[in-house]
Amino acid sequence: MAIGVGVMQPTIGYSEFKRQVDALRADICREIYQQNKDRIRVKKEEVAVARLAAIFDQTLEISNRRGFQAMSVRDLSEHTGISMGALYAYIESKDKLLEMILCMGRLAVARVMALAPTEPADARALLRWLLRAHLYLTETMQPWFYFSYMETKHFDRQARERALEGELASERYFADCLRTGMAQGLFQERDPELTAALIKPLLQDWYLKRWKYRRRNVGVEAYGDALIEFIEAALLRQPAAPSARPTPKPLRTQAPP
Amino acid sequence: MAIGVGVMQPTIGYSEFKRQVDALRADICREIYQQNKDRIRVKKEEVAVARLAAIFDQTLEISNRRGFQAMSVRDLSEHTGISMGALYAYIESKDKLLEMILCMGRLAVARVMALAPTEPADARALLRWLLRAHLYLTETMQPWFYFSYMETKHFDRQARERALEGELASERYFADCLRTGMAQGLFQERDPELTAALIKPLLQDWYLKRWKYRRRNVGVEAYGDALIEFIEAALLRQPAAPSARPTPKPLRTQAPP
DNA sequence: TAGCGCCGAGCGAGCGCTCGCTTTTTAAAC
DNA sequence: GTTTAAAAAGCGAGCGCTCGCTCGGCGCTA
Repeated sequence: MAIGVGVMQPTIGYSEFKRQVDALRADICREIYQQNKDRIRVKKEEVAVARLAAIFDQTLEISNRRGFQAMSVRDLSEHTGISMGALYAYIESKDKLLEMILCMGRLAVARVMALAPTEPADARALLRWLLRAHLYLTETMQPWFYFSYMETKHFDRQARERALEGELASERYFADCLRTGMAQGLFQERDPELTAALIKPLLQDWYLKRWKYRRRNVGVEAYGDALIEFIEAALLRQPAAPSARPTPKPLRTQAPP
Repeated sequence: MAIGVGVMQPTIGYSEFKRQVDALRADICREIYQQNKDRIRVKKEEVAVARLAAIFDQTLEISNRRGFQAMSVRDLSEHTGISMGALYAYIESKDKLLEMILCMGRLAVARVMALAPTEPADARALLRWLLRAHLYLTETMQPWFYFSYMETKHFDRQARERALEGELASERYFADCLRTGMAQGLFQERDPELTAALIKPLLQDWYLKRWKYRRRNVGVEAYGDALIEFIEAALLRQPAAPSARPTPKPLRTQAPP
């Protein structure tokens, strides 16, 4: 269950982060399969898990281009190469498919957030860890986060409440961190909830409008740098702070095509 | 065409702003009617304009709850009280309805942005005007902006490109303002495009997650205050700046229910 | 040959949209 | 002011189609 190398370092690079999360994903698909074993008619675990993963991937792919409602099960069948009949041996219904996909993402988020530093040295370091962890997680699982954001209104009541709870929970992480920082005299005094509510959309923009940043050749680490600099400038008492990462890079990390 | 009272003041209150934009909306619906006169089978302008407005409102209402695709024309018929047959005397097709609604919003945005101060005293005042104008406009027309954001992926190519162009154009306003401010020595030196790209989601959050702020009793003016304070803290060279509005208010402007 | 997994034509429901008909409005004739 | 016929606007059952989903038969492996 654990990622393997103990508590994640705040200054960890993205590629290392991605490697670890990718390892998690197979486990999570297997867990989903175990959880729904009674609904899935395919008995061989290896085949079932692999096909489930493909179904999830393709669903996210199609839905994020045209919307989940607009995706017909026939579309999904063609894109996965699994016939209509066989598909329904894995998913039971389109609604249940949605549910499984949401569950997959929630499991991943929970796994990663469990790695948060338990004994924070100071609020600033924790804030940086939170920002990078959120950003990197949403980068590795961008299709899921985009999907979860854009399709919320189509969820049933329970799923909608869970999504809402997730949003508020992640704001609470930031609000708590801000309160600590204010108590430590590091951050300016501001309404911590409202300030946390301002930080959230800055993180979400990364997975909602990736095309915008890709077009400008801004990668995830560069975006993280800019974000941390911007937020710390707004929060810190002393404005002139050292750079957010050990080896500061220019804003455009990738060469233009 | 013009709003009537000349150039809008940067420190204008929301209620005054709303009054002016509401006056615009009737004109805009009339313009849409004139534009599509050949497609609309109803001759009496008064009736047609009023019903078109109702159709647009209900479409936004239903779509923002369940999605435009998921809204059936029968739903719309029931909610507007207009029969299926009569409805198609106004809208020609569901796709054309979408097109008319998008056109309505674009016209409104163009009208309001045309009011931007043409001779900006300094970049800071302009920035404040831009922030408040965006915020207040998206507040008065929240359903349209929410719709436009969430349904973009369902648009045809032309409409998608227009939406994208709108997004980039509004970022350009901010980037230009930031460049001016840096040249004036008011703002810290930063990549103006990337910084503008960070400002945009802060404005969008207001119309995308209104429930979050309503639940916390944060009104649009209070959000504007917090936003301006946060952004100026991040941008200005001198951190200790006077308040953003002539009469600063506490963050929670409305009494809890 | 038993059974697991796969297949795709076909089902009822609901979609966007139409069209023959009714109701309401308008305005000229008295 | 009343009558009346043409014009305008409204109506909703029904059309063709696609949707989510099923089910009886098929092939492959053990």
